[in-house]
This record gives sequence, C-alpha cells and structure tokens, in this order.
Amino acid sequence: MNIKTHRPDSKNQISKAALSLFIRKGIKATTTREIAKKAGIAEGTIYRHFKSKNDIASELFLNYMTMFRGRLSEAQARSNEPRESMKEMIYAFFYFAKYEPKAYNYIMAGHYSELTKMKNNFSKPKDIFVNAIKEGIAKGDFTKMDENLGAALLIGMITRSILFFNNGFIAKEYEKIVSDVTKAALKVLSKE
Amino acid sequence: MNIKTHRPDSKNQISKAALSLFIRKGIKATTTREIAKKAGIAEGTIYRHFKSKNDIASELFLNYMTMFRGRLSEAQARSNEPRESMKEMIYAFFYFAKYEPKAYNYIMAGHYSELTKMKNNFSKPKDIFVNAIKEGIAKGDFTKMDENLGAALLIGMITRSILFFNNGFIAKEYEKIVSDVTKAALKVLSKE
Amino acid sequence: MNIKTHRPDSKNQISKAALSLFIRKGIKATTTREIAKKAGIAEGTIYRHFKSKNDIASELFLNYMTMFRGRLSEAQARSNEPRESMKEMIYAFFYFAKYEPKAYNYIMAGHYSELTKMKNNFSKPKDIFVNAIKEGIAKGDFTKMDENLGAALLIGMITRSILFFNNGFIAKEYEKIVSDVTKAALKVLSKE
Amino acid sequence: MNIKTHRPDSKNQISKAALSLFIRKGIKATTTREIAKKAGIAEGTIYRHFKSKNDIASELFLNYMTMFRGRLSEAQARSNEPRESMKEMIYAFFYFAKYEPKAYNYIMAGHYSELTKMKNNFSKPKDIFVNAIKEGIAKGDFTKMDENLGAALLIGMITRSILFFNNGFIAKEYEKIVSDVTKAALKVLSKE
DNA sequence: AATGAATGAGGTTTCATTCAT
DNA sequence: GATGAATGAAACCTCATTCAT
Repeated sequence: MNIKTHRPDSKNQISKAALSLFIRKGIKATTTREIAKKAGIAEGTIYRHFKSKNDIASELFLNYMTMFRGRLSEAQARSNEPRESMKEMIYAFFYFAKYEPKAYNYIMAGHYSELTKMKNNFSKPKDIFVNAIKEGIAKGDFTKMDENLGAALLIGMITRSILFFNNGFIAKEYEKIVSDVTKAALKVLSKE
Repeated sequence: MNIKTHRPDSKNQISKAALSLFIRKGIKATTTREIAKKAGIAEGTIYRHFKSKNDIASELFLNYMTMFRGRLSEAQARSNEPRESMKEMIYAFFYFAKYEPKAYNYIMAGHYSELTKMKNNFSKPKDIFVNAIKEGIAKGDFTKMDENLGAALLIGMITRSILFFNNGFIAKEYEKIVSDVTKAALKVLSKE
Repeated sequence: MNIKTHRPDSKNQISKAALSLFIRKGIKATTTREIAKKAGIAEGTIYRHFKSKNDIASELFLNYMTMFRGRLSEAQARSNEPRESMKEMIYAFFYFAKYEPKAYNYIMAGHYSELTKMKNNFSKPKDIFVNAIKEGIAKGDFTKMDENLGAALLIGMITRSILFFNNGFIAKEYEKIVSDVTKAALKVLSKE
Repeated sequence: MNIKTHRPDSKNQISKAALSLFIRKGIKATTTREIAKKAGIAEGTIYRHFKSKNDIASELFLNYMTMFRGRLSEAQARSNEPRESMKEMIYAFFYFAKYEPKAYNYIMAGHYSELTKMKNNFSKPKDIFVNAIKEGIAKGDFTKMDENLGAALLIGMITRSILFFNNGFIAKEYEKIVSDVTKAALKVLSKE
C-alpha cells in the first residue's frame, strides 16, 4: 500500500461521493469516513480539497443552485409570450429533475439548511417564477393573483408531482406527467 | 438541591422539548443534553421514558401523523359532495398547519426520514386525497385524471403555499390564502 | 469493565495529571489521552470538567498565578521596613518554589503563553517587586534606580538561582542559597 | 509556472522561516506547511535539506548556541583583568541579544527543550561565566562565593533585564541598561 | 422515577512525511 | 533538487447511553 498516486480528479470524486451520501442520509449523518471510502481516497485527502465537511455541502449547494437557476432563466428567456415562457420553465424544471437527479434531490431535500450559515442570502428559483407570473399578469395573459402565491402553487404542483413520480406513486410516462402538470398550471393561471 | 420529585409530566416535557429541537436542527443534530436542558430534567431521565433518542423521534412522528390523518379523514367525512368534501380537507390541512404548527412542521420537514427504520410502512395522508379524488371522478364531479397525480397537485399547492406564508413570502391574510388555494385546487379538479 | 463510579475528585485528578505533563512536555505536546491515562479516567471525562485542553491550562495558570501573587503580597505586607519587606518577599519566592514546585515550574516555564488568548491581561508578580522597590527608594532606604530595572535584577537573580539549584548546578543547602541571594539582592539595592 | 529552478538558498530560507515561527509559536505548534509557505518553497522540499521538522530545530539550536558561546568566549579572552573581562562578557551578552535577536530569543525560549533527545549534552554558556568568576575569585578580585551561584546571579540579572526591555517594561536606553546591569553585577561580585 | 458523572466508540480534523512526477 | 497531492496515524472533541446513588 501507501501508494500516493497523483489522482487529478480527487476533488471530483469527493464531491460525487458526498452528494450521494448527503441526499441519502443528510449532511450530519454522513461521515467523512464514508465519503472517503466511497470516493476511494484517504480521509485526510478530503481536507486538501475542502476546508470541512460542511464546506463540501456548501459548495455543492452553491454550484447546483446556480446551475438550476440558470436553467430556469434560460427557459424563461426562450419566449416573450407569458404562456409559452411558463411552459418552457415547467419543462426545464422537470428535465432538470430528470437529467440531474442528484443535483435536484440535493437542492430539494434542503439538507444544506442544516448548515449554520448560508440560510437565505442567495437568490431563489422561486423569484424567477414570481417575475414570470407578474409579467404574465401585466400583459393581461394571466388572471390577477398574488404573484408569490402563484409561484407557490406552480412550484408546489411541479415538485410534489416529481416527488410522487420518483416514489413510484404515479404509474405514468414522465412526458405525460409533464404535460398534465403544465396543463394544470396554466389552468390555475388562466383568466376564467 | 438534588430534588427528585415525582414529575408526572416529565415524558411530556421531553416530547415537547425534543419536538422543537428536532424541527429546528434535525434529529441527528439535536443532542440529548439539549433536550434534557430544555425539558428541565436530567439526561438520564430521558431513558426512563424512551428507549433511545430515535425512539422519541419515532413516537412523535407516529402520534402526529396519526393526528393529522385523523383530521383529514374527519374533514372528508363531513360531506358526501366531492367538492364540499375537498374544501373541508383543504381547510383542515391549512388549519392543522396553523394550530399545530410544530406537529405540522415536524411531519413536513421529514426529519423522521433520518431514522433508519420506519420509512414507508404507514398509511399516508396522500391516500385520503387519492380516494377523495377517485370518488369525485367516479361521481362525475371532477375531470378525469390520474388520481395520484391529482393528489400530488393539490398537496403540492397546499404545502408550498403554507411554506411560503410561513417564510413571509406572501403578504396576505391566512384566510385569503386558504380560499385562494381552495379555488385554484377546484379549478384544477374541475371539468373544463 | 464499564464501571461508572462516581469519582468525586475527577476534576482534581485531571488538573494534577495535566499539570505534571504540561510542565514536562508543554501544553501542545501533551495529549488528552495521556492526561486521561495519568488521571485514571476516560478521555471523554475531561470534557465534563473542562471545555478544552487549553481550558485546563488556563485554569491552572490562573489559579497558580493568583496563589503566587498572594504569597508575595502577604510577604511584602509583613513589614513596613523596606529591607525587611524585601527579605520576606525573596523568602516567599524561594519557598513557593520549594513547596509548590509544580505550580512554580508551570508558571515559570511560561507554557501558558502557548495559549492564544490570555497573554498579558493579568497583574504580574513583578509589579509587587516594582512597588516595593519604589517605596524603598522613596523612603531613602534603597539607592536611586529605575524600579523596573531593579525588579528585573532581583527576579532574575532569584529565578535563575532556583533554576540552577533544581538542575543540580549548585551544591549548596537551599537555605544557604536563599540567604546568599538575599544578601546579593540587598547589595544591589543598597546605596553605596 | 511550476518553476523548479535551482534555488541555492532553499535551506537558508527554510531555516530562517522556521526560526521565526519556532520563536513565536513553539516547535510543536509550528507546522511544516507554515514553514514552507514562509520560506517560499514546497513542503516536500524541506525534506531535501532536513531529516525532519525536529531536525531543523536541533540544527538551529546547535548553530546558534555555538555562535553564542563563541561570542562569550571571545569577550572573556579580551582581557586578563577579571573585572574587565566580566564587563566584556556582559556587553557581549547584551549585544548578541540586540543584534541577533532571533537567535537569542530562540536559545532563551528553550523551545528546543521540547525535543525529546538533546537535553543536556552540550557545553553551556553558563560554564564560561562560572570559569570567569572562579578566576576572579582566585585572583582576589571578586568576593568569595559559590561560582555556580554567582553565574546564576549574573545570568539572571542580564537575561531578565533584556526580557523586561523587550517587553517594554523598562523605558530606558539600551546602553543605559547595559551599564546599569554591569554596575550591579560588579557590585554583587565585589568584595565588601 | 430521577439524577448526572462517567464512559468509550466514533466523529472531524490536523499534519509530518512520502513519493510519483 | 523541487514539487505538492496523497497518506494515515493520531490528535481533539462529542455525545448517546449507562449505572451507582
């Protein structure tokens, strides 16, 4: 043993291992020993790449949250028409959950909130929904409503549907669910 | 000093203290020392009433989940008319959250899922929604849809609205939110 | 094993064990494991009595420094005559070193200065010497000199003599050394 | 980047960096990482020049102790007259402390004593004082006294004065202090 | 029932040293 | 000679649980 190869992707291995474990067990309940074992490196190596276990959790959260917000923003910008724009956002939400399942689950599980610092000082995905709804109302395409409540309704529908799907509660194609949720969302936003 | 009086409510004090702490910090991050201090008893006393720290968490979850399911069942039973029945359920949901905030938050935070055992082997509140929707569709009052997806949509709307309200994102009266969410829910369930 | 007796003097055992080790090896180089072993308790027990290893070091320093200052103050107060008063102080210094050797060595080794905090914010024994010298000069019993330099000279003579004695460099009776150092000290302070 | 130039003074950089840090924090509390950073070299490079961290400490101690002893010896040799010779030694002591402050502080702090080995097996500066005093007594220039106690008195006066000066306790010119301490030393050694 | 000091396994982190490059 | 990522032993400390009182 005692092989000290240069493993240029150690940091990445640690991140990946930690992510899985954080999702499954939470940050506190995940040990550095587990992370190291899963990453195939020594425990001490973690600390050449991160200041602390919580630092891994923070970095993961920041990266994935930024990524997620980016996807939603791009989606929104894809159309000027409020209904189209909203469809794109819902679609982006669902497909982020599908193709980046770990990132999605980590963000949604909210385990990062176990961290002492970094509670609310970051711009939230919900704000993109809030703006989109506000615009839609201003353009007369959506019914008048509190835009924050509107965001709550849409995000609630989307996330809970994804959760139910992932838990195997809904025996439908993913595409069908996406389109059904989209329809329901637009129904909620529609005048009349 | 060193008074060892019979404190008939020790168990209750422990439960209450643990609940607050579990909600705020999670089960793992809450120490028995903290629970004892908050409950005003000695650490050892916890083990007169509970087998382990996790045992407190399990018991809390079981009790509150039973209570919550009871409220929803009662609400559903209050009417035979699907739309009325659903209104009652939504109302009951919101008012459970309002008047039993700790119980509600504990259930929703899902901290209990940190516990190794006891994952999915209990009947869920969502099943009450599923049944109510199935009945409404059968009676021709609700539009045809996958009842599990329907439940996801409704529960998502409700829980996320409560969350946003509790986080101060929605500057509206609670009653107004309840009625708006109810309206949106029925819109989603309505034919046409 | 697993005997959890009530050991009412655990804290004292820990203090004593830590003191010896701190003197011999320094604070940093002393491990909690060593302290626990020497004290005959479990490592974890240390933390029921002290916040940290450094906390032990701080408490020891505070206690012994207070004790030492007290001895010097008492000695000084024993006479109004500057030369007599000074004799008492030197005597007290030497006998503190003799009868509280660990306390003395701990204070003198200055290992406590390894501690991040608590550097200079405590009243020092040297100030008692400074005052005694100032008074002696004012009363015309001692030759004019900077009182701080005077304190340095006296304290230097005393401490270095004790050190040489403890290292076995001086093959004389302790009493003889005390009286010789006292004579030298008064010679330094004397007019002419 | 990643320049691997021949840095002929790496060893010197390491020594200098280590010295500062050892004085400030002690040997144990100084990390090789800190030394490397301060020296501007890589951690691994330390081991091209030294067997271990303690090896740096030992080498420093040996070098500086030799240097210090040399200065004292030279000073002593500068005169055959005991009082003159002693004046030179005291002067050399003070000016070593002034012009090689790091070397002086390292020797005096006694951090080297943290090292497991190398305790007492080297010839000490105090022996030079001991010899000088013995000679002075033999020549009838100094009062009869234990020469080791005499050395303790002189060295104590000198070192404690320097310490007080460096701590800012004595608001006098360095030269004045040197001459005052010299006077006091000779007073102690003088017959009558 | 109640206490709380003690336990000890196990957690996070540090750091001198190694070695492939 | 130089590098610096990797190692792993060992450090400090935490905390659920036990048990003599």
